[in-house]
Amino acid sequence: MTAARIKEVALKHFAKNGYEGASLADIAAEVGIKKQSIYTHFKGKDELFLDLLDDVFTKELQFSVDYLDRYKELSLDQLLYGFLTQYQVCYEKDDNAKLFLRVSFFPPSHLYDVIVKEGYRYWDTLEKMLIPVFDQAIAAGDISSDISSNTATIAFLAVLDGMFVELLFGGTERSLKRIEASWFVYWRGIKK
Amino acid sequence: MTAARIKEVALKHFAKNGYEGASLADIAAEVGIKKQSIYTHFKGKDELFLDLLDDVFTKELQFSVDYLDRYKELSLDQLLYGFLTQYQVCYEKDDNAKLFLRVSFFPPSHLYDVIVKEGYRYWDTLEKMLIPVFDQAIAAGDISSDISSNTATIAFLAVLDGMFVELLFGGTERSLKRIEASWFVYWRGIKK
DNA sequence: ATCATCCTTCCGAACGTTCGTCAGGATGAT
DNA sequence: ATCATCCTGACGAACGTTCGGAAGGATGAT
Repeated sequence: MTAARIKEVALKHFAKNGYEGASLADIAAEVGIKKQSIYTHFKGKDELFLDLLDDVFTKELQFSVDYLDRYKELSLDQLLYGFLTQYQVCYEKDDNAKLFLRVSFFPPSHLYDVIVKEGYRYWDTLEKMLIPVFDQAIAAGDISSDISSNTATIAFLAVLDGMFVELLFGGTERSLKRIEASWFVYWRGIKK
Repeated sequence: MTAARIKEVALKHFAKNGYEGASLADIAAEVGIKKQSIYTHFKGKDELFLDLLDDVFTKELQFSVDYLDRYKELSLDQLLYGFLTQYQVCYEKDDNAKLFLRVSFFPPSHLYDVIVKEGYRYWDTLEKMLIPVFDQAIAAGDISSDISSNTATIAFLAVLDGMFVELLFGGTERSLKRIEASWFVYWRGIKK
């Protein structure tokens, strides 16, 4: 299917150069067709981009849902630390995550509303999934009574973002150091 | 001075739309001149952009240097927490910080090398300034012996990045909540 | 088996617009 | 007279987009 191939290449280009920086001609060239042929499969640049974006957000959310579901019987520290490292391994230099972040932070102006809405959906879902995890840990007496599930969740998402940033900016080795340090301090900060 | 006015407007446009998304015509229009007149003051788009970028990085670094110097006699927790909140207040919706982050994470391809080098300069300087602060606190017995100054610094910069991200993405009220939660956990994580 | 028909896919050519850029001239202050 | 500044005008290149048609496969009737 050519449409799938176009999206595959477009993901790469949008991730690397952003919406404005990516050109249909370049994308088509890498696919091996002319740019006009893209219009056989998509109404235009916007539709290609938004279609792609839907996949990106879905995949990104699916990763978290799957992980938290698969390892829900682990202890809290193993679950959370594993979450960080899994994300780091999976999305190292991954175009999906790169476009996800790029678009979340710096959406193209004329698509701002659509994108921000999808972004909030992602973070809110993630937050709603994490809070019960912490509630359970609090009930089990694993984390300090000074810490609410809300505080623990928000701070954890901040750790996650910090990892993302270093993953994008500094690369693998720097982000590994950051995960190590952040997690060490974070866990020491919430544990009993 | 028109050159200054051009840079002022250009900062806004580059921050909002990125390098590729910002057009000289739009910038000139807002300044109140024709786009060709920009060439009286700058050799081209790249020179304007890089000239601007130098200011941005310098200003960004200067803020940190100034703050840490001015409040160096504060206790560690007051110093660090103040650093976070000061940054948040100063750079809320600030185009300087927005462009700083945008360009650091997603530099235009053809200027990648120049920008990444400046980025590392910033983070390394900040790191080098923070480590002695933590060393001093360790010597004074303010933070746990389980925590090295290196770990504390890296984790703190992660907290800072997490704040940046939420500031850009979620706005003021969300970033305030995040600062509160992150700081609470962070400080509990490193203190004696 | 042949033929007409339809649909999908792709491309050549061109559209109008915007991009960054360059040359040359008008204006006004020093 | 010189200089800086901003202008008009125009440039080639790239952008996203549209249209008409060529190729090929599948379908169904004859």
